[in-house]
Amino acid sequence: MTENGRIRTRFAPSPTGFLHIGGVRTALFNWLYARKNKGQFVLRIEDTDEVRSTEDSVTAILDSMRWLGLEWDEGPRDLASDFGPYAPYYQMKRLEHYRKYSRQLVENGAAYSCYCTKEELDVMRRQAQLEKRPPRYDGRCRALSEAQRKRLEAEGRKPSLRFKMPEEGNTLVDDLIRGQVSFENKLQQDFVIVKTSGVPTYNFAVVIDDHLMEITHVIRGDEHLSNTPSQLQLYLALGWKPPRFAHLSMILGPDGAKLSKRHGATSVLEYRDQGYLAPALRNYLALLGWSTPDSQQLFGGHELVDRFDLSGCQKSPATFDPVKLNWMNGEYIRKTPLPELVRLADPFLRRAGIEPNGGPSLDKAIALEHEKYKTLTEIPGLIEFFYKPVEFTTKAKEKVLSQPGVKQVLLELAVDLDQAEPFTDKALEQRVRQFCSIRGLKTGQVFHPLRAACTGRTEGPTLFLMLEIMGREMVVSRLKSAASGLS
RNA sequence: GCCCCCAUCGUCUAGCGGUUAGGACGCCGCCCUUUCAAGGCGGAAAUAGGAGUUCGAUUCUCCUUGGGGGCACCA
Repeated sequence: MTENGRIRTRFAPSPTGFLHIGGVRTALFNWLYARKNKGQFVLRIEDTDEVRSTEDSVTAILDSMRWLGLEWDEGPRDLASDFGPYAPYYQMKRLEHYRKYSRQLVENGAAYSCYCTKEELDVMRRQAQLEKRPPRYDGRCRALSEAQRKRLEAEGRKPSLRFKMPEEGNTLVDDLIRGQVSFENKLQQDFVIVKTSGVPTYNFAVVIDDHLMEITHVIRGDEHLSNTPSQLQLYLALGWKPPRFAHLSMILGPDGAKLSKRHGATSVLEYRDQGYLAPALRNYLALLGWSTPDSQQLFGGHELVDRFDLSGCQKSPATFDPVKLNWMNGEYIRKTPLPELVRLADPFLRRAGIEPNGGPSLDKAIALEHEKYKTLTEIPGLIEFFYKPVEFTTKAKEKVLSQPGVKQVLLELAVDLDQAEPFTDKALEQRVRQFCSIRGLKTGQVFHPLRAACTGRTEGPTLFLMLEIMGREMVVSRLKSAASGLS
């Protein structure tokens, strides 16, 4: 906790690609924990990877976070500006801070210059692996004399800075999810804290920033657990109190490996574009590695925030299940009020080339099958027959329309329904049922051809309401046109 | 190779020494119904293996096996 007792969490992505499902799940848990505890949620961009960081990635991260509704209390506003008392929130704009503390560590003797080049280190590492030794840096530059340093620099070598790990003892990570995890110091290596370029490495920058930004709880992926002892030693050397740590289990793909690009859609924005609702994705992701004692599945409104607790976090990794996500998204769509659903569907309808000109209003059409959509992308396909010329499916043609007597039924129906007054759900049903009984036909013998003729399909919305929405003119003309195609 | 983590239905999970091992997705059956959904009801489906500790282990300990993560001048 900070001095005023506030809980502060952060999400600190590196902009080296789009924000993926695993990353955003971490963001979500930090956001939930902060909101639950009336704390603050900070967004910080860790762009110290000079070769892989891109502005497009930053934009994608900000867009993803905003779309998902994970609003941050401090952090970047856009590519050029930040807001919040600890600005800037882009690490590359914070180099002076890192410089200050790296200098301090060198002066204390806790860090030292290393003149080994990347190539030399690669050779050492390969050699070590060949000899089946652990691939650690051997600390050869630790005890360089002033003269040796001078000579290496005269060769044109630029030093990196390494942190001196203690050679004995253990570092204990006290994790909110995993409990106490112990690491042997002698197995750790003198890791680089500042690169030759003067840019800090992740392990260094993250410690400086989490401290300066008064982060109280570091909630992050499991893959960082083994970095934690290094970071803890840094806190110790700097004389700082470390934050609490909570390492979340990872998200796996269907094949059991860490979720990655090769598992299909992994970018948050892809889910948006595939018609998933932000609250549904949030709900699903929350359940990946977290649960309540009663295994509640659906969390409406603020329930997710209210019920969230780190103690409900799972230690074992979870497999991402797109099928369950689809179910949940359907649940959320069903609960979405119609006007909002129509608004959400808009870009998907445009993309599918559906315009409500001539046909019924979109909200009536969309409402008709409201309980059927699992994703927004399914909407156009389920209502397009209102707005586009009828295309008969094979099943409609073979199983329904080609049955004997259907042509006659359709023709008579066209005449009969043209007289229907009023042209509404109930009246139409009554009329068609009467039509059947007069002719001694079973309802199915009429209902099915009627649907097939008007929509081209064998399945669809409830029949008579659909006819009402379609309107007399379109219904009659489609009946005639379907009949004319039959012999 | 070394270090660390993990282990309940196919999947997400509840359980925190004594339960008919519960829920959810998916699957199967029935009902509703003009169809497809939605909804209702019901069903099949799990404690990785082996030693302990205990009157009693899904639960505690150890080992085995399996899975995952890490061992960069990437984060």
